[in-house]
Amino acid sequence: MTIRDDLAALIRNAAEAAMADGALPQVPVPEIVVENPSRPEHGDYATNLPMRLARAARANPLDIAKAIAERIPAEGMLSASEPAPPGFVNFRLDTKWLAEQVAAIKQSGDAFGNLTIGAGKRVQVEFVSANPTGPLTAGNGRGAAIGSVLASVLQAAGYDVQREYLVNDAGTQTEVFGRTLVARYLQLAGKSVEIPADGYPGEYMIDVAKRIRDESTRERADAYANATIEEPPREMVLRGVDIMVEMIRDDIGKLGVEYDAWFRERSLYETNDGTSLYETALQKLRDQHYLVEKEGALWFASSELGEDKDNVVIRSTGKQTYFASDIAYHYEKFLARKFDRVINVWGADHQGHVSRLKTAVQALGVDPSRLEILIYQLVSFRRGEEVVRLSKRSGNIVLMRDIVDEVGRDAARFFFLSRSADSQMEFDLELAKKQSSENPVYYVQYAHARIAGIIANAAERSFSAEGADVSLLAHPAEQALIRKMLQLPELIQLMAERSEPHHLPHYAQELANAFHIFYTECRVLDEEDKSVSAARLALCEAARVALARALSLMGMSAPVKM
RNA sequence: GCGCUUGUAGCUCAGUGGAUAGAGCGCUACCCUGCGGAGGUAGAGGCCGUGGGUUCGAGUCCCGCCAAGCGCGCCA
Repeated sequence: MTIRDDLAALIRNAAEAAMADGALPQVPVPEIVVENPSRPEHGDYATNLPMRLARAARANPLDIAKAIAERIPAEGMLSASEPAPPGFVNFRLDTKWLAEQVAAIKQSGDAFGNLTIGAGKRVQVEFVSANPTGPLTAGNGRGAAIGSVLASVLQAAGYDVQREYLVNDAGTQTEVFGRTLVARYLQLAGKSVEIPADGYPGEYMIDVAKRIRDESTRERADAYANATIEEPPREMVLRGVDIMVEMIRDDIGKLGVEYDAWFRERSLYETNDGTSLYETALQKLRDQHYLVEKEGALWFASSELGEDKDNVVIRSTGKQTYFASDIAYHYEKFLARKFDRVINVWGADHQGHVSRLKTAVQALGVDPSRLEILIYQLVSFRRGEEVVRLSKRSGNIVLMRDIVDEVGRDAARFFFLSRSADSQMEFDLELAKKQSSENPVYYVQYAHARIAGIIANAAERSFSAEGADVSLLAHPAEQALIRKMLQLPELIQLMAERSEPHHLPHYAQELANAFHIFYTECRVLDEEDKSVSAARLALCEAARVALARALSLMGMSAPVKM
């Protein structure tokens, strides 16, 4: 339970008590909104419930506010609950109670901020899932940051989270990849062949071909040397995809991302007990009469379910489309693995696919609200004035690993994360490279290093937070820092509920700022006053816990020295 | 043309229908006899794209318009 939840319960009880007393007419109580007022004189929390009740209750909002405020005693965590015009009830947290939270935060340690709202429900976050046909591009970095941090946040909120990468190893792009691979292989063998016009011209394909050549037995190498571009050997393609997956794993590992599962699209077509997931899923649609044949192809009749058009599932060539794979894949997610909630993190270029997939999921008998597709707008990159075009075909491609090598993992993550998924972001590599003190990453990490420095210094000089009287922490800067720390659990709740991890970097900056102000205003280690020193040292330890947690949720390091 | 997203300070961006719209960077002026100055304080800088509407109350919700990005394939 967060402070906000506790308050909401108090407010609801008070409103109901007022109705029971006859102080207010009996009307339905809407959902309680507890907000953080922007002005400090309005307290720490406020509710607008009186204004929301005014119409139904046919009463003056301020009178309602009085009736509610009277029934919420200023005790425990609250030092005040007061009505305010035009119809708010403002709440103030108690100084002493706040001070006591320092001990609680310290004790929570790595678990600080953890919630139980997820109730152990199983949620899958699938992100990046770029085709295994080349290295990850800089743009994939945004999906990686959003997906991995969202997963961490959900975990903190009490969900049972699985991070997944879908390896598209069964579609048209894989075929193109296979043809390119054969071409490169044959070139290595001295044959004069061209890589296909629609193939992947990158040099990495030569390395993949070399590696396959070098690790092959003579027998197999001979067979490969006689392969044709039209019919790439299955083993060679599979091995090529494996090598690409390894490379992708390395790339994304540079950003500090690890997955729980790498799901192979191909596995949807493997038969188990005589039938594949793909066949089962399509049969289910067929049974519902959602599959229709026309123009020689098989279509999903999504227009019957409100879509503006139907979509092809099996081409007239007999080959399934990516959409068919995706239907089977989501059948697998919901009906085989039985995730309660599935979140797919996609780039804006996949937007057009959202609606029909949700429709398909619905047709499979799954409540589409269990599938959330988080679209992030594309990132544009520039080096100073020069705009960098991103395309797998152009030579001027920026790779994810280049970004990480240039600006560092922590900065890359922080940058990618700090804008809402809905807004386009501009990443100036020039600026990111030369960043020093203007980089907010350092501001936040510096705060952590500073705290660590004080704590180390304290140990050397025999200061201890042991048995500290935290009730001494009444200075406004101390109280502000504690307030800020206590916002982390509520922020985790917000981010988990709305799938908005971008609040974390902003919060981390605010927390760091609160610490820097405290540091400037309050001397921690003072030989003249050991008891205040002990209390402030305890506060530092709590601040370190909170800051380290925020950083670790973002997948960033919490340096002790800089 | 249709769909999705966006438009907030010079720049990059926050902003759960609430009370006087914020941060960082940049700019101006300050603060070091003390624990890490990669810090702190103060200031300038806003018709929240635009026109309507809903509401006690709109940057936030709805509609139109303008502008930008992405998509609209039997690619993924």
